[in-house]
Amino acid sequence: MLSPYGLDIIESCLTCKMRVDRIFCDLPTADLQAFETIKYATAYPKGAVLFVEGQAPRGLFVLCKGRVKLSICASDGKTLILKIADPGEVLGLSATVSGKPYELTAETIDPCQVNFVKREDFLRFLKEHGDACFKVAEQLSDKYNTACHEVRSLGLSHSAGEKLAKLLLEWTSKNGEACKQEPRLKLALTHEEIAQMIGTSRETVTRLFADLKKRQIVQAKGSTLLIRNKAALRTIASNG
Amino acid sequence: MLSPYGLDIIESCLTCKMRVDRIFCDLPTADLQAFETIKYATAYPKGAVLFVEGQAPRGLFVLCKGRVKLSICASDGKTLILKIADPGEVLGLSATVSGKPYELTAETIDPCQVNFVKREDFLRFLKEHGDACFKVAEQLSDKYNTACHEVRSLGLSHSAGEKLAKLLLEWTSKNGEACKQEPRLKLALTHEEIAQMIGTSRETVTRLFADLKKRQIVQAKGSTLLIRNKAALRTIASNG
DNA sequence: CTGATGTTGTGACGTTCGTCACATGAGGCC
DNA sequence: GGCCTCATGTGACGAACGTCACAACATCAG
Repeated sequence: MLSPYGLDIIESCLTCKMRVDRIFCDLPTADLQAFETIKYATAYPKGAVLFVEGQAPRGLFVLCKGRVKLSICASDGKTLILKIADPGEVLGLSATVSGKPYELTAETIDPCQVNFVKREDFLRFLKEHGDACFKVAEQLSDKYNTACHEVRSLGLSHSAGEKLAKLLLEWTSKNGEACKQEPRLKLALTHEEIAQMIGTSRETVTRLFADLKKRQIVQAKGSTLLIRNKAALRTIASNG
Repeated sequence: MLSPYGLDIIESCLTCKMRVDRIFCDLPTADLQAFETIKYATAYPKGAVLFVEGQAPRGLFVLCKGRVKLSICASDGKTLILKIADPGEVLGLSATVSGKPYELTAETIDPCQVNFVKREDFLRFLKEHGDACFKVAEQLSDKYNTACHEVRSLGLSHSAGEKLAKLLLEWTSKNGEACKQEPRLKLALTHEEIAQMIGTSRETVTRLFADLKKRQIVQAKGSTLLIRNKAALRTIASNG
């Protein structure tokens, strides 16, 4: 089997092992068979751009393997990273449904396997499969929910420290480390990228981390971060 | 006919004059007839709270008449107004679809007529009416799109002045005054509320308006605002 | 090893904006 | 009219943070 960019390609959504875990992939077999006929399995290297904000929507992308950076960007080049998408996520869905330009830019940060579906094909598919249409509504609700959280974090925080603490807590809960007393985090992003996630400058992030370390709230071990005082982090997150 | 809070109640969606203009109200007659059977026409006075962020979703609200303020609120009481919803808008849709708590708080700022639909009824309705389901997906895409714009404005602006300029330009384009050389705006909100829309303080808004007036970019006539130099406003909006 | 390149750490400085404190104004009610 | 309640205007001050400028590392190719 062809294996570009060092990926093991998942050939069919029907036999995909992750099917049960995923929101969109988990459709009734009949619907999924129809979906199979309109999807194109593709692979991208690290750094590839799936779509750019402002582009007319060509279709949607189901991320099967690898991670994708979703960002928006101002005219002066300043960038805000909204999210790092993990496998199972559907990208470009809302633009594909509404026909409006993509709201964000999607760029791979690992080698990725992606199922692409053309807009016309997808819209036809939706008309013919009511169940899938409801799944789409659920997906969109989810995305809307995430966007609201982003708005809350950006709009209601008093300081950069508060936003950083929120981000760290969010990461621990995603990694399933939330329950632990002293959760561990792999810091896969640079300070620059973290700064772009919370809308501040790189230097501020560096200084904030230095401060957290000095106060014994976190501790760095290479590229993993140990949260030593979750309570303190929560205090910072909730009142700046 | 009963007419609470000084409203002329629209009895049926089928005969509603605004039906053609509205996204959600404009369903095929058959679907709309089914919708009629599950909706409750209700009326609220100014200042009524339709739902509060964090509440489990009871159902959705179709706004027929009046305006509704949509906001999120931090634990310290700081409030961010996301949008003033106009008639035709569906409120609480994404929470109703996903079952997650309402993301926002909805409060009437005029006497309002609202069609309420219970969550269970609505979900059943969606299962049985594929067309409606697709409309819902479109609506949600739209809401997501708006949320992305909000994120952009909050996250990528350099200054409060930039955000205010963006807001004013957005208002002119909604009022259909965009084409005019010197568009007029009814300022229905206080400085305090405008501050809550752009995430800044009341005093800053006052000072920004004073500055815009001094620079002859806008001019106040009672509660209407005349934009005298749209180009200058756009410059402020795009690079702070 | 040696340069080239990218990430992190740190100091100095100025701007923006939030906050507190009042003053002024505009509208409603008696 | 007087009074009360909001909205608006304005000054002073300080904290937070962006920016610039480098230094200190790390990584990697040759």
